[in-house]
Amino acid sequence: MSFQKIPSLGYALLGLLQPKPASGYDLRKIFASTSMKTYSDSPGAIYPALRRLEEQGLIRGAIEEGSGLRRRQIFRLSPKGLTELKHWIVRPVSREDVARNQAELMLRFAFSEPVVGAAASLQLLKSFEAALTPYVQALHEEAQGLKSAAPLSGRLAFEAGLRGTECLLQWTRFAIATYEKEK
Amino acid sequence: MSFQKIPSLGYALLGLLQPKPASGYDLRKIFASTSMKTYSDSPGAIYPALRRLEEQGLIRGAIEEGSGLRRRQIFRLSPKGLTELKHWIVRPVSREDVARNQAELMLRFAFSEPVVGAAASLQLLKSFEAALTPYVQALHEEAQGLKSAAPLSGRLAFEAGLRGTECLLQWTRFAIATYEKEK
DNA sequence: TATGACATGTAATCTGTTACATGATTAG
DNA sequence: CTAATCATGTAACAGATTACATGTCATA
Repeated sequence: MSFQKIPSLGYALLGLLQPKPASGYDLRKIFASTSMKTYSDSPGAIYPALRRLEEQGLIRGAIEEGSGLRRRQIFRLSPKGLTELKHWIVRPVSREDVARNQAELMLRFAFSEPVVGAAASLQLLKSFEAALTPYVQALHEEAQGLKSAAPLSGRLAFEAGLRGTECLLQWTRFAIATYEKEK
Repeated sequence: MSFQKIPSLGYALLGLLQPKPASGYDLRKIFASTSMKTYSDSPGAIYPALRRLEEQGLIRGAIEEGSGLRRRQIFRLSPKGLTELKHWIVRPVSREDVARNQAELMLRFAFSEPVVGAAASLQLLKSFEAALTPYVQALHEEAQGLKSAAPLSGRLAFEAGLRGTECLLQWTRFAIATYEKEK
């Protein structure tokens, strides 16, 4: 099943449509106004992405009737789309993801609770921690090798990356503690 | 001049070639092995990008003679390329950049010192601080509006973004202090 | 009646991903 | 002799950006 590759934007759309159906325009406004600014709010990205999701049967659009406004197509998640969203969220967390796709990992977690439940959200956090811990270690070691060779601005930039990752690890532990207190 | 738009990868290549000429393969290894993993090490990205830069006159390739190895093309930055790199580094820091292109900003800073000098590196850090301060403020306000409406995982994910940005601001201040101590 | 917000879309172009292809040299 | 590493590339395809095009409705 589902050999289709869905880009990050596609999952962002599925995740946003899960709690509440919305039109393309609604979704654009979310990307434009909230802090999901990493995604493009351009119509040339969103409308074609919605059409692709519809072709794959993951969402369904219905033209809104009644109101005098211009036709407005409201998209809602299909059962198949919900399944796909679940699979994406609980996908194993690779070391690659932690190094390259932190934003996507965070998006998976953000959507997780209503879709897969609090227990699975906690599991996801624990796999973040498991992947981040050795990664921070590796960055520390890389920093040793870099010492004094590179210009100061280069070393500081590396330090920024390291601090950011350590910060993320701390957040992960905080989030785990928060979820464990809930129970 | 220079109406050409150069993607992030192009600048990464220019920045790496500035201190030391290198072949496409050398550059791929840098992307694959060091923590510049945000960039692709795939030949299908790097070789065409190098060719484009060469067509724009920003780098020049020369086939290595002598050694018995297969031909190896060594690229070096041209004067025009150095100018372009300088312009990119000292470009004004917009609020957009801080929200969307943090990685690119950090790359600009990483390359800055040898290219535009320590004083300009410090200036760049100060414009990071100037842009980040109101952005952190805005995120805090957005967090208020979000409170208790969204699921816990969503709120925690937002918190991760906020913490990350605060962490970056702290680093910026630390880096400014480091540069000011140097003088 | 003119402006701006609502609402949707398309076309050209560029870039990156993936997968494949080639060939030389070195180590076992 | 064979595998691995060095080294460079191409071709098909998918997706994003940019810019443009279109049309409705409310309000000033």
